Amino acid sequence: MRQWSMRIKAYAERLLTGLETLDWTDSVKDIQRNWIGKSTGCSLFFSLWRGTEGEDASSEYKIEVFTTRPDTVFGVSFVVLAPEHPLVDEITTEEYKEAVENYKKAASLKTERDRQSDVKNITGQFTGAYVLHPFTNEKVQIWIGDYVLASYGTGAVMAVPCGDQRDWDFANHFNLEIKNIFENVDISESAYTDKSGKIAHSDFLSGLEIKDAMKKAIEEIEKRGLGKGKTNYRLRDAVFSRQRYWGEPFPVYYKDGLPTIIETQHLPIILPEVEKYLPTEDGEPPLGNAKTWAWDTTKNSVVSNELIDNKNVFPLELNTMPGWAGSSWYFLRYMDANNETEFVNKEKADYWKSVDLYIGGSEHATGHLLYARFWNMFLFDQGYISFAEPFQKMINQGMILGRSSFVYRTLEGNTIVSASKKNEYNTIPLHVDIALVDNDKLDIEGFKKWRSDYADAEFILEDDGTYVCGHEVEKMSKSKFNVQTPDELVEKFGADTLRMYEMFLGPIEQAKPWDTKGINGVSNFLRKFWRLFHQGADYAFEITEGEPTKEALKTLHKTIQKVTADLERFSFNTGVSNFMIACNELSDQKCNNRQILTDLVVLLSPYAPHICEELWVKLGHEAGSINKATYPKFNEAYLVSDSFSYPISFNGKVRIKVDLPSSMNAKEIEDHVMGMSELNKYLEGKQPKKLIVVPGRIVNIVV
RNA sequence: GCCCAGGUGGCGGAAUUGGUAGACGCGCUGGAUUCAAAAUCCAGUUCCGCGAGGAGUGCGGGUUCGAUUCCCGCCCUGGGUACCA
Repeated sequence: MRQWSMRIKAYAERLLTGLETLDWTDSVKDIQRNWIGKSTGCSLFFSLWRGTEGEDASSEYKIEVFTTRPDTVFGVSFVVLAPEHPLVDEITTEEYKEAVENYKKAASLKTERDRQSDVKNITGQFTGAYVLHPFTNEKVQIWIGDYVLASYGTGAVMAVPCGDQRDWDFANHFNLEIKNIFENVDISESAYTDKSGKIAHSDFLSGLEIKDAMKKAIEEIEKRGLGKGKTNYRLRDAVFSRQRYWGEPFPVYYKDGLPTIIETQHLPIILPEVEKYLPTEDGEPPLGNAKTWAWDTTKNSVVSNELIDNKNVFPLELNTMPGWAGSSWYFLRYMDANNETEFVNKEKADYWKSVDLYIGGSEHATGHLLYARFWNMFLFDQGYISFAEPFQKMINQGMILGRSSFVYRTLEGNTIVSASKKNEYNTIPLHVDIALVDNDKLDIEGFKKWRSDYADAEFILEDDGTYVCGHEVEKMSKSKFNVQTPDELVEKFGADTLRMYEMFLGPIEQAKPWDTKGINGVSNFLRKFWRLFHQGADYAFEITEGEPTKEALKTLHKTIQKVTADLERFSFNTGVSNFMIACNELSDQKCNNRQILTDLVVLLSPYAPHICEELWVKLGHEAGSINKATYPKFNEAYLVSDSFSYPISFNGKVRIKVDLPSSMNAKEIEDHVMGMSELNKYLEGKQPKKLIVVPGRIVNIVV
C-alpha cells in the first residue's frame, strides 16, 4: 500500500535535545527520550567468506552491522541477519537453501506483534555462509534469526554472547561458541552486560576499561576503514495517511502515476460527497467511492471522475490525513482564527508566542506531544513562527478515578455470592452499577431488575442477611458502571462548592478516586465566608467602614502572599486551605471591615466565582465587574511582628518555647536562653556541649 | 528486566532553601443551643502511657548541632516500556 509519511526521524536529535529547555515532568520527558531511543556506537563491515579455505578474503559482499559495544568485537562468535535482510538469498549455500526458505516463510507468517510477544522462544537458522572477522580474519558463521529486526539499525548484528543476553541465549540454544573477553567475570550462567570492568583476550583492547575500550575500538575501526562511529534512533518516520473518509484531503493528484502537488493558490481542496463512508470493493479508501474526485489542471478545480483523460484531468489522492494533521498546530490557529490567507499571521504569532501552560494527560507523550513539537520545529525552520517549542510548560493533571462495585457470580452462572464468601466458591467478579450500591450493600431487588438475566438467580448472603459488594478503584467508564456525575452535587451544594472541593482534594498531578466524603467541609467554608458579610439572627448584609485593625490587615496580607504563591505553583489545594485559615481568623476577630472583605472577595473570585460575584455586587459594585477588579497588592509591612516564639530543642527535639524580641541577634538570644532556669530539667546537671542559634528560626542545644 | 513517579494519623493531604512533623479539611469523641432535629458554636483527636515521659514520616544504614527533606542499600504501590543490537 502506498502511503505518505513524515520524516520525523530527521528531527530525532533536536526533539531529544529540545526536551532540556522544557518545563515538563521528568516522566513525560523520559517517555519521549525512550521513544526516540538514541543509541551511539558504530557500524562495522564484515566481508563475506566465499569458497575454499585460504582463498582471498575480499569479497564483493560485505555485511554491515550496528553495535553499541565495539569494545566487545573480539567476542564475536557469529553474525545474525534479520530473515528479511536483502543479502540472505544471495549468501545462503546450496545445502541450506531449503531450511533457510522454510525459516523465512515461518517468520513472514508471524505478525510483528507475534514476533515480539514470543520472546522466550528462541529460533534461528544457519545459512551455511561465513564472514571474516575484521580483526582476526577468523571465519564466523552467519545465521538468520527473527530476534533481529530488519527495521532497526542495519538489520544485522554481530553476536557477542558473553556481553549480550539475547546473543548468549541464542548461542546457548544452538550450542555456539561463547568466548569470554572480560577479565575475571563468570559468564557460565548468563551474559555480563555491565559497562564497567576490563577487557581481556582482545589484542589491542586487552587490559582497557570498557569505556576506554569503546573509544579505542571505534578509533581503530575508523583508522582501518572497517566502519565508523554512528548514532541510531529507534524513532520511526510517522505514517501520515489514513484509509478513511473523515480527514483533510491531500492536495495531490497523480500524473503518470507520480504524485503532483496542487499549488497553494488553488486551495483548499474540500472533501467530496460520497454515498457511503466505506472502502471500495477493490480495497481503495472511501474517497475511491467519490464520483467527483479528479483534478482539472486547466480549470484548477475538482471535477467529475468521468473527465479523467490523464492529459489535463487526473485522479486525486484517495488517502486522507490523520488526526495529528490538525492536532499538531491548532493552537497556532487560535491566535488568528479568521485569517483566510495564512494559517497564522507572523506578527500575531510573535505577539502571542508559544503556549504558556499546557494542561494535559501524559498518555499523549509519544503521539500528539511529539508530533506537535516536530511540526512546530518545522514551521520554525521555515520561518513562519519564531519559537521552536510549542508548549513551554506542561502539567499532567491526574485522573479522577471511579470506585467500582462488584458482585461475584459462580462459574455455573446462576448464583451470586456475597464478598466475604466468594472464596468458598468458584466465582468471577461482575461490575455492578454503583447506583444500586449503598455503602457496599447491594440493592438486590434493584439488581434483579437491572440484570433481568439474573432475575431468578440465587443469592448467597452475609450472615446478617445483606449482600456486600467488592470494590476497586479504576478509571471511570460506562462499561464499568462506576460513573459519578456531578449534577447531583451541584444541585445540593452549588457549583462553587464542587469546584473548590475538586481543587481541595490534593495536588493537581495526582490521580485519586472520586470520594465526596469531605465536600461539606468546603460547603461549610463558603457559608462561613458568607457570614463574614452577614450579621445577626436574620443574616442581613452588614459591613463596617473605616480603617481595619492591625490584626485583620495581617490576616489579609498573609493570605494575599500565600494564595498568590500557591497560584503561581498551581498548588490549588493549599490555596483553598489558606482561604479557610483567613476566614477562620477573621471570624475570630469578628472582622467585617469593607477594605479587608473587598480584597478577599477579589482574591477568592477565581475559586468561587458565583458567590464572589454576588458579594461584589452587594458591596456596591457594578454587576459583572469583579473580573476587571485590580488584584490585591501584598504589603510586607503588615506582616512584621516584633517578637518570635523560639523553639528550644535539645539534640534536635523541641522541648521548650520562649517568646523573644525579633530584633535580638544570635549572641543576645544565646545569653538569654542560657540564663533560663527551665533548661536544668533537660541538662540533668551537665554543661551543654554546643549551642546553635539560628535567628528567626530555632535554638538547638547539644547535650 | 529497564526507566519514571510515589510511600507521612482512621481518611484526603500540609511542611516552597535541611530548622517547631501532622497545616487545612473529613471522620470521630465530649459539651453548649434545641421539645426534637437541621444548622451553628466550644473543647479534644499521631501512637504508647493514668502521669512524668517515650516513640514516630515504608525498612536498614550514613552525613549533620538538627533529616519527611541530602547520600547508600532494600521492600512495596502506581505508570511507562521492552528481542532496538
